[in-house]
Amino acid sequence: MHTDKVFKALGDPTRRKLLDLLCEKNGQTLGALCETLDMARQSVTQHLGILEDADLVSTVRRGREKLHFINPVPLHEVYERWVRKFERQRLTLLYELKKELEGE
Amino acid sequence: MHTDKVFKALGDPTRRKLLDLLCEKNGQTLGALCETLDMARQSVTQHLGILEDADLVSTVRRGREKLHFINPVPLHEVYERWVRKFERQRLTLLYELKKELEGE
DNA sequence: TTGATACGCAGGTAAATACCTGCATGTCAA
DNA sequence: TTGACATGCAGGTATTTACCTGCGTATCAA
Repeated sequence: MHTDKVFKALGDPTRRKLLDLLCEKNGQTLGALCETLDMARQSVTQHLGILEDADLVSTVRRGREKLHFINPVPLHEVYERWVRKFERQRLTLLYELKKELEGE
Repeated sequence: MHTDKVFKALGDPTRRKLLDLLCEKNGQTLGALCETLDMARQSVTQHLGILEDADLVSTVRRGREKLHFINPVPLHEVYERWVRKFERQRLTLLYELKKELEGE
């Protein structure tokens, strides 16, 4: 998988906001997404392109419009394959850290 | 919380690798982490600084050494406050996407 | 003290990133 | 067909980022 693309895509506040917007209302057009964002349309296009490239957003053309949909799968996969590894060790690591900070 | 710092920190493969290394063996020194990374020590220092700034890594000095420990809390918080929102809607979103791709 | 070790700090460069403006293309509705 | 609308494409700039080299400081062991 393209873990790197997904993480890089999530590393920008504008793009996380875009995902938030799509979470509230899935299938929005570029224009609709722009209205909230105080940024030139072309910039939003770029951000959406990066999200699409990371498979976090899928698009469908409908006439002259382009609808944007969240694809939650990569996010889930990132969580499953990457975050949970740390989760599993969470309490252990916290214990070690606490010990160390207390001078062992 | 500084969601942005956490995501930005995770947006670099070298830094994710550093977390991986610390996950395998917590409490490593800068020197030990460098050995695996084919990169100048100073570069690794910068990456570790970013991780530390995002609270993903905590450090403890021991003599002339500096030990690095994973702090899994921000990762967990990011998951709780951000990823789960999408998880909750995952099946719904997938259903909508499928419908749309099939021409509704 | 002295040499070796472990790290910190101050820059400097090349590439990536996040914006933008300007113009072109395609689609709808009258 | 024509004007308004929705988006695409080309490129340009300013900032951020990732990497480096060079040198300084602190610690340990002999």
